[in-house]
Amino acid sequence: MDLRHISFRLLEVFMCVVKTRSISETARQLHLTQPTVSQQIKRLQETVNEPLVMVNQQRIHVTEAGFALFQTCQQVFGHFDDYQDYLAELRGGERGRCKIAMVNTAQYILPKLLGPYSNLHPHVELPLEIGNRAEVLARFERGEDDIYVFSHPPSLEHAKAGRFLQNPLVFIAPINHPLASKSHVTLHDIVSERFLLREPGSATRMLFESELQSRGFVLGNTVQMASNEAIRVAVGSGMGLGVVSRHVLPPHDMSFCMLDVEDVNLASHWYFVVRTDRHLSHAARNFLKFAQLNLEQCLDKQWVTNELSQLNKSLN
Amino acid sequence: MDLRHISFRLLEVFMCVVKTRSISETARQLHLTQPTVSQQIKRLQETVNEPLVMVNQQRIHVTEAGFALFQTCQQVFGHFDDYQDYLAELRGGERGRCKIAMVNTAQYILPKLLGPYSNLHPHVELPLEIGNRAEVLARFERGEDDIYVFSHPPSLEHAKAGRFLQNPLVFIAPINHPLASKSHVTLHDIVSERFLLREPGSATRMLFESELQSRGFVLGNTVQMASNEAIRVAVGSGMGLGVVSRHVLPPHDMSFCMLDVEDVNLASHWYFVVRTDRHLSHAARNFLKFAQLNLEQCLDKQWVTNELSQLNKSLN
DNA sequence: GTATCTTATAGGTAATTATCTATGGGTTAA
DNA sequence: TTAACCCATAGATAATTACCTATAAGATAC
Repeated sequence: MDLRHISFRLLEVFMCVVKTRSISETARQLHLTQPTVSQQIKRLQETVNEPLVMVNQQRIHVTEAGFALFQTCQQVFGHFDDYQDYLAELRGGERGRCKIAMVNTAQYILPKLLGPYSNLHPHVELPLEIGNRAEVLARFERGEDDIYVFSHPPSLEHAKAGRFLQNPLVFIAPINHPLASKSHVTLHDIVSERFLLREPGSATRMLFESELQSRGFVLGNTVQMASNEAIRVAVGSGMGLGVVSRHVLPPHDMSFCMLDVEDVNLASHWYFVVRTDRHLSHAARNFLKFAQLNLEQCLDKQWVTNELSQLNKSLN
Repeated sequence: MDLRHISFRLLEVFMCVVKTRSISETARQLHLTQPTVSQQIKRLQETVNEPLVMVNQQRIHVTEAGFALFQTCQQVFGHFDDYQDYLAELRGGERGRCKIAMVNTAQYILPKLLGPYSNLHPHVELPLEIGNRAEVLARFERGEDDIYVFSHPPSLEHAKAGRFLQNPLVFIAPINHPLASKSHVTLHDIVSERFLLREPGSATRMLFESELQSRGFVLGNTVQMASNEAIRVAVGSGMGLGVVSRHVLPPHDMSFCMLDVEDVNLASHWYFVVRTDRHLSHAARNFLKFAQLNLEQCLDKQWVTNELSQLNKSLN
């Protein structure tokens, strides 16, 4: 019995013959002619090399091998039906996976969206990758994830991006720092301080350094820290000043204070980025739609910059 | 997703791609060219209307829909493998059905064959039909069973028959009957007696009546009985004489006695009869082979007439 | 016994499928 | 950088398939 010579159509015809116990009736139901059905059954029997039905008195009698094949068919079609159901859920975004890679800083804000989304769609897998900018960029180049979260989005040759949240950078200082009590602080006042910064290439640092460069300043004394928490704690204990995303600061932490540097506005945005040359999973599309509709509810309204409708439109 | 455009071959190719994670490797393993495989996968994806595999860095990545389809395929092919196993058992005679229709009298002898056969092949269904000659003949005409057991086989136009056992008919009389003690009894002596007989058309009666007719005798007084047991009991209680198959007489029943009618030898044979214009189930073929080999062990050797080898040969 | 139903067979055709070869572009590793 | 390998696409062909119509033979029912 070589399955290669059996088509699903053939099995469908066979099943109908077993159900109706009639070749003519099958022909009528499937909009075929009677000889076609006769011939199909004959061919199936030849392939299986076993009689499946027998004609007795103008009445079709199903043999044992025939009935067993019928049951086999029922199971087989059942599995394909199940698969169809699965596909439907997949397409509806109810199932599947949405792989997100984000830069470190984003881990302070994204969970506020991911939590509600995940509750709404419990069957969607949501593996998260968190790394520094270089790592996430490498993943992006290799197309390893569905959605990437960047502050400064990379070259958009094969990608589309959509802003969804402001990422205000703030200067933080120890609470007992001389500048902390001064009312008018400018960039000039702080460049000579020791700065605690993330590694070169991080969006925050890039933004700050490009601001400095365009204004003709150079930092004198910098210390590289491995994480935003490290910066926060180090600033709190008086090691120097820091520039961090406002989102990484716990609301009621009193171990440091923000400096209002009058002539500097380091504002960037968070972007969802997707590659256009790769297939985007239904779950990922669904997540982006969810984000578009629920940004304001999930995140602090004052920072929301909802430009996801354009992104979503361009993905259809 | 229209299953009509999916062939088992296509799924085979797809499964190999998922297993090997390589289109070229699949081509090598299945003795195809690489473009063939590429194209097949493309077509499958178009039919399913969902990406199933994605190429990333010369490496095949299976999507969720792809993996689910792979699992579906595994189950589907599993069911067909099961079916193959079933067919193998069916063909080996280990499974299936052997429907036997027999005339009443045969039920005294056939179980001696059926019992051992059934013990040897416990998965074979053995539905038995027992009826009078007319009923079994009707079943035979309609081809409702695999094997028919007759004493006088019917017209063999679409059938083959093989003898397997003598069916000696004996005269029985009440133990106190005058003839019981006589040493030389002839047909002439008994025709005037009252005879208890099965219905006209039964093989036993036909044989007896044809013997009478050819010798020019006519029975004077007959009573029709519905079963051999009824005849036996009735004879035992003195209602008259009987003609029955020797096989229906319990060995140690002393409520009647056999008459040795010197000038009459009513001997016929039991036949297995099968139709040649119908498919004979494997189980039935297997049973006939079993019978051929085990007649002597299962039945009283003195009556066995094993002509089943010819029958079995003609069925191959 | 005729009309009507059943299934089987023969013969034909158009569509589909399963392949191939040739070729091109991108990745990896020496 | 080149050689070797990956996959995709285009275009062609031979085989197979899925149907059909016409017809015949056997069963059934009035």
